[in-house]
Amino acid sequence: MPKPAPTTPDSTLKATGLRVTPVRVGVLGVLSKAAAPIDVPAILAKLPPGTDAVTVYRTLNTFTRKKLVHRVRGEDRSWRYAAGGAAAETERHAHRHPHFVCDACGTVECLSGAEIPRTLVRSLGVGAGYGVTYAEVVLHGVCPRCG
Amino acid sequence: MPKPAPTTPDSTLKATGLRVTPVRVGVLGVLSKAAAPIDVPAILAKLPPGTDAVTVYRTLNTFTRKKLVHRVRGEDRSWRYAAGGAAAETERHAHRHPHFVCDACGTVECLSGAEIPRTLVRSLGVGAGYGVTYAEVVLHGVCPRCG
DNA sequence: GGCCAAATGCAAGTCAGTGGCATTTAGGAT
DNA sequence: ATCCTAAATGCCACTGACTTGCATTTGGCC
Repeated sequence: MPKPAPTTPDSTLKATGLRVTPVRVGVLGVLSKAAAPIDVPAILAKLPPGTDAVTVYRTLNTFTRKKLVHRVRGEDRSWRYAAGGAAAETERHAHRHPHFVCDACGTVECLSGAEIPRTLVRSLGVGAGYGVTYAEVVLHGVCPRCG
Repeated sequence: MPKPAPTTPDSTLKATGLRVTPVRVGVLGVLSKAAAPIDVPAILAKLPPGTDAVTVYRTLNTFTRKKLVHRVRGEDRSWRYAAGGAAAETERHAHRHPHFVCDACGTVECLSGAEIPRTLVRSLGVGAGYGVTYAEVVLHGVCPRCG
């Protein structure tokens, strides 16, 4: 039988036409294992000590441009990154999904299961001349841990 | 006949129990005249020269806490403020409304006319234990000027 | 192995926003 | 009208996220 489509950081990078370097492999690995979107300090903490923050910032910018990852903001002023942009493993996962922000502890979660209703943009009645690319939906509230 | 309910910065501040100071009156005035959410540098530019930025930051934090204004983020890393939080002139306007961000020029607009469907949060099927306070909806795209 | 654009690492800079503290002031009490 | 005090201001320095410049290293192709 054919290979079961491993989808390693390595293969993802090659498929996107990016060079395979330690930092890139590391960042992709961290993000694919993370349960929720995390910020740069958190990513850095899971990478080998001594990893340069600037390189990680540049790596994440590259990934975002290439749509290997997507980013969200919580209430604070930093970006949180999560694996799975448009070029994610399964094309089915390639849509924008809603997020949940806990305003108590600041954590952000992807509501990957949910889909933003296609009717939403329509129902808001945006004026003519506006070209809507996508809708961003962030639910604010309190998570079970802070409940 | 009775006074036609002027709703000046002065009256708004008094009604909220805040002291009436030049900076506060100025900030409220600027925001109430602004057509779209603007950031601190833009607010500062419309205030008398020499106005202290720190004071404006603190003023905006106070206003946000008291819900005299609301704030949104565009693609950049700064907050944009707009008049009209929960304690706005008309109570009818007191809901959270969707926003539009032009990813080309960075401007943000309030879609004040539109209402976020009450069914939205429900339809996303948030897990038990999550207490949703409100939903944030931001449409991304290109505005008529950049179209 | 050798080449070279791409990626990295380090220093330094930018920019939004905050904290500390002495001074001023709004506005109720007198 | 004057006094008093907590609240607000102004100024300084600071934090933290992110960027820019540049010299050095390296992935990947020949």
